Amino acid sequence: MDETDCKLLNLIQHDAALSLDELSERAGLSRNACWRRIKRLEDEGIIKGRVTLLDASRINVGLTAFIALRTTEHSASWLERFSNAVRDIPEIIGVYRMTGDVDYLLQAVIPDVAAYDRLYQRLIGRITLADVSSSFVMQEIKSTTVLPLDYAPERRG
Amino acid sequence: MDETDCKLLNLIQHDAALSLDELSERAGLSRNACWRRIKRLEDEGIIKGRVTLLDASRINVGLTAFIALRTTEHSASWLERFSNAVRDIPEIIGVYRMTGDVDYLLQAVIPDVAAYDRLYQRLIGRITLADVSSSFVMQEIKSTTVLPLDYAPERRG
DNA sequence: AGTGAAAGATTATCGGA
DNA sequence: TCCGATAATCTTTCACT
Repeated sequence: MDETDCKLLNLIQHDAALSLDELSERAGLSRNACWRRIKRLEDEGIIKGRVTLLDASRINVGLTAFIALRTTEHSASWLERFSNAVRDIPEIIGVYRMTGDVDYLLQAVIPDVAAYDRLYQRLIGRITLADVSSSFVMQEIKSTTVLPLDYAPERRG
Repeated sequence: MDETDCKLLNLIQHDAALSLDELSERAGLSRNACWRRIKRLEDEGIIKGRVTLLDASRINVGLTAFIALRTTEHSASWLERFSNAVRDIPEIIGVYRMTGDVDYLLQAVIPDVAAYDRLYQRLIGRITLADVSSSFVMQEIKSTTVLPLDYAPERRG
C-alpha cells in the first residue's frame, strides 16, 4: 500500500459517492489506474464496503447512551447468549469486551431516557448482569467513520 | 417518512453501492419513484452521506481504546481548546461529553499499546486533564453504522 | 407516477511501455 | 507487470406526459 493508495482511501473514506473521474484527478492518476487500485483494495478486503450514514436526530434516535456492564458469569455459553441478544437489538450499535474493571461496553441510540429504560429492561430480561452503569451523551464533539492511515503497512504481497 | 422510505433507508444503510434497479426492485417501486424518494431523503438531510468503511486491522489500527476523562476546568474556552485538539488527532474517532462522573469519553484506534501511550502523551501535552482512565477493546462483538428506524417519525412537511 | 432518452459512470479487453 | 486508451454496458438523471 503506497502513498497513492492512502490518498485514494482517504478520499473515499470521506465520500463514497466520488466518481472515478474526480478521484483519479485528485489522486493524479488516469481513470483506469485509479479504478484498478480501488478494485484491488476491495479484493484485498481493505475496503470493507460502502454505507449510507443517516442523521440520527432526524430519525428520532438523537440520544446516545454508553452502558458499562459487569457480569458474574464468565463462560463461553454466557458470551454466546449475550452476543446473540445484543446483535438482535438494533438500538445497540456497538458492543465491546474490554480490559479493566468493566467487562463490556455498549453503545446504544434511542429517542430519550424513557426509551433507554425500556431497552435496559429488555436487556436484563434476556441476560443476567452483575452491574449496569449508564451514561448519556450530552454533546457529540467528534464522531467519524474515518480511520487514520498513518500506520498503514508500506506494501503487501 | 413512510414504510417504503424506511425500507429504502435500511437497504442503503447496509450497502450504499446498491443500484437504483436493485433498490427499486427490493422496495417494490419503479426506478423513478425510488430515485425521487432517495433524492428527497438527501435533500431533507436525513441522508447525511455515503462513506467507505475500511478494515481497521488491515490498515494497522486493530486496537481500539476507550478513554474516560475528567477535567478540573469547566470553562467554554477549555472546551474549545479541547475540541480543537481532539479534532486534529486522526486516531481519535469519537469524543463525547457525558453525564455522570466521567466528563468526556473518547474512542481511539491505534496499532498497539505503545502507540496508545504516544497518543496519551500527545493529548496531555496539549490540554490539562484531572484524570485519565483507559480501557482497551479485547473483542468487538458488534459495531455498526446502521441506525434503527423503528422510532422514525411518521411524516414530515 | 411512469416512460424514455440523454448524459454520465463503470467495467472489461486490448495494445504498448 | 503495470499503465493508458477505447469501447460496451450499465446507471443516473431529468423533461415530458
